[in-house]
Amino acid sequence: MVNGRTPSVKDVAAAAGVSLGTVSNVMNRPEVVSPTTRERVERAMADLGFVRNESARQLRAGTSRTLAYVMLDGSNPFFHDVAQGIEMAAEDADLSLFICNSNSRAEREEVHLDRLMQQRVQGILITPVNPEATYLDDVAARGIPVVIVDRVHAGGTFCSVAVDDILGGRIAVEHLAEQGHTRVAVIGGPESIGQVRERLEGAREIWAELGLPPDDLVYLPTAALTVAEGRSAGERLAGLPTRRRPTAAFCANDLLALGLLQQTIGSGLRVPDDLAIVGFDDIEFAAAAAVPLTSVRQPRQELGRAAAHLVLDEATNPAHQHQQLIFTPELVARASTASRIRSF
Amino acid sequence: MVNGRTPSVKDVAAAAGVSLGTVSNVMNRPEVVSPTTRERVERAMADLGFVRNESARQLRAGTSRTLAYVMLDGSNPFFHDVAQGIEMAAEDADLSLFICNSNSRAEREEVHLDRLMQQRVQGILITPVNPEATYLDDVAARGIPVVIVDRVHAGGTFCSVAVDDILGGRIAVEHLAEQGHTRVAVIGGPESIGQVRERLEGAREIWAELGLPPDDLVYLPTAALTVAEGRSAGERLAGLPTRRRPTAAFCANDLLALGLLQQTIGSGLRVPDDLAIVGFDDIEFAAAAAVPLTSVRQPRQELGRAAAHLVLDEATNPAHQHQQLIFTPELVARASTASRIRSF
DNA sequence: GGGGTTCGTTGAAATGTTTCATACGGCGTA
DNA sequence: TACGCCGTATGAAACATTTCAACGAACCCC
Repeated sequence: MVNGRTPSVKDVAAAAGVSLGTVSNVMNRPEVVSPTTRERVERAMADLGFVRNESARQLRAGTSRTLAYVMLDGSNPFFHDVAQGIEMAAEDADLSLFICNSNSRAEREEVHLDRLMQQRVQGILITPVNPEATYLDDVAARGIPVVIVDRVHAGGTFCSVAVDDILGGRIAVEHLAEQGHTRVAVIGGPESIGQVRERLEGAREIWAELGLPPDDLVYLPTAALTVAEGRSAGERLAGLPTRRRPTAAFCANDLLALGLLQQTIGSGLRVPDDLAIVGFDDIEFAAAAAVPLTSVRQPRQELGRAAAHLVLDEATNPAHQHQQLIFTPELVARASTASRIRSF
Repeated sequence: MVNGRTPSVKDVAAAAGVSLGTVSNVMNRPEVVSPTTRERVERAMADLGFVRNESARQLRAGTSRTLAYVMLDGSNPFFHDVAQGIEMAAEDADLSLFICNSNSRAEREEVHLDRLMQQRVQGILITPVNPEATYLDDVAARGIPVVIVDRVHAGGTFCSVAVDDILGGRIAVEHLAEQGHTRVAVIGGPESIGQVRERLEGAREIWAELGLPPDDLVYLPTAALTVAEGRSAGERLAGLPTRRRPTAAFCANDLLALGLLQQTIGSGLRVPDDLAIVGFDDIEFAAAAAVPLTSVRQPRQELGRAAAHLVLDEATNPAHQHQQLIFTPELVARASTASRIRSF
C-alpha cells in the first residue's frame, strides 16, 4: 500500500532488494530467475499488494489482451449467445472480451469503434448496422483485424461468419407448405437490415418454386425486430378479412414470433390450429414459450466461437487469408407448427 | 499510416510543423490553441489517420475512462437490463462500460476482478456470487470504488443498490393469498444465492402472518434459476397427490416461472385456472409469455443507473459516504394469476 | 519607450512497464 | 592459470502521451 500511491515494480524491487528488471522477469519469464529470489520478489508483491499496471504493459508491449464484440441489439438474447461463444474462445486464448452494444444505431457503433481503436484491442468482432459502412474499412486499414458476425461483407475484404439466411427463409416456408398451408404471412422489417431482406427473399424464392401464387404470400412489414412489433403485426393479421387471412406466419426472428404468438393466443385463437408460427434464431425462450416455437436454428455459440478464431488467426498468423464462413441453418420443429393433419 | 507503424503525436506534430505539446493541446484543451494552428493540426491528424493511444494517455493521466460490470448470469435478461441502465449512465459521463460475466462461478469472478484491477478501471459494479467474499475487500482496499448490485453487503463497507427481496416475496405470496389460494408452492434454489433465500423468507413470513398452516406452503428446491429447472419443478409439482397439490406457485425468478408455465400448459393444465403462477424480476419475456406472467417487478434499469451514479460519486467525490439504496419491488398482475372468482 | 499583461507555443519531465545488451561470479576444461 | 561458458541479475532505453514552467511576441498603458 505505502503512502497512498499504488505500488509499482519499482517499489517491489526496492522491497525485495532486487532490480526492476528482475521483478519484470518474475512476472514474464519466471524460469530465468532463481527460486530463492523469485520467492523473495513474490512475497514483496503480496506484502505491498502490487497489481501490474496494464496500461504501462500495453504501451511498452504494443499489444493489448482484449478482444471486442460490438453487438447489434442487446435486448435480443441471440446476440448474447453469440457473445458467449466468443467469450469462451477468448478465455481459451487468455484474452478478455469487451462487449459493446450499438442498439442498431450507426452513430453509436462508430463511437464504440473509435474507442476500441484507441484501446488498441487485438481484434474487433461486429454485427454491423451496415456491413458496407466505410468506417469499417477505416478500422481495417489501421491494421486491426475485423470480423463480421452474422452478415457477409459484399467486398470480401473482411472475414465473416454467417448463416445462410436465404436458405433459412426457404426451409421455414417450405416447412409450412409441407404442413399444407397455402396462404402464409411473412413478417419482418425494416428491410434495411440485411438479415431480414435475405430471410424474406428465401421465403419468396421457395414460394415461387413451389408454384404457389405470389399474392398468397402476404408481407407484413415491421419497424423493428421486437416482441412489441410482433404483437402489432398480430393485430394487423387479425384485422385481415377471413378469406385473405393466412393460416401460418414466418417471422424474421424469434422476438417477433413470440409477440405474434402472444397476441394470437390472447385474442382467443389457437396455435397452431388457427395460426401456425415459425420464428428464426431458436433462442432459448423459443423452446420455453407456452406453445413451443418452431424456429430456424442458427448455431449461435458456434458462430461466435468461429468468428473469434478467425479474428485471432488474422491477428497472429501472417499468412492469414480472409474467409467467409457460412453455416447451414436447421429447422427445429415444435408445437407451434404441429401438423394439422396429424393422423396421416 | 506512414511506414507501417501507426502514427503518434510526434508524427502529427512533424507533419503539422508544431510541437508535441501543441498537438496534445488540440486534443485536450482546444480553446487555448489558435484557430489556424488547430486547423492545421487537425488536418494532419486526418491525413495520417492518427488515433490516440489510450494506454499511453491512461498511463500518464493515471485514470481510465472505463467502468466495469461483472454480472452474475449472462443468460438471464434481467442482468442485461441492469447493464443497460449502467451503460446509459456511463455514456452520460463519457465513459465506456466493460461487461464481464461470472456465470455464477466464484473463480471466474475473481479472474475478472483481477484483470479489471490491472486495467485500472474507474470503478467496478458487481452482482457477486457471494457478497462477503474477501477478494471484494481486497479490491476496495486498493482504492477502486466497488458497488454491489442487487445484493446488500452485510458489513456495509461498500455502496450497494438492491431491491427489498423479502418484501418482494411477501407481496407475491400475499397476492396469491388474496386470490383465494390456500396451498402454494414456492420454487427456487440453490439457497446459497442470497436473493433466493430472502424471497423465500418473505414468502414464509407473510404466510405465517396470514395464519395459514406452514405445511400448505410447499417448498420445491431447484438447482439453478433456469427455464429448464422450472420445467423440472413443474414435473415434480404434477407428481404430487391431488390432495397435496398446490393451486398456485411463486417462483424465485421469471426464468423458473416461464419453465413452469410451459411445463404446466404442455401437460394439459390451464393457467391460471389449474395453477396460478407468479415470477420475479418482470423481464420483458414475462409479459410476452403466451399467458402473460404476473411478476414482482424490480426497477431493472434504474438499479443499474443508480449503481453507476454511486460508483462515480465514490470515484470523484472525496466526501463520499457509503450508502445502501433499497428499492421497493412492485407487483405486476397479469393473466397468470387472474382471479378465479372474477364474477364476485 | 519601458514595464506589465495576455496569448500561443515550446521542451522537458514524468508515468510504469518490458526488453536487451551487458556484467558478474562461479565452474569446468584445456 | 587462463579461458570460455552458463545461469542470473542489472540498468538504461523505449513506448506515447500529458502537464507545466518558461518563453517570445504582440499589445496596452502610462
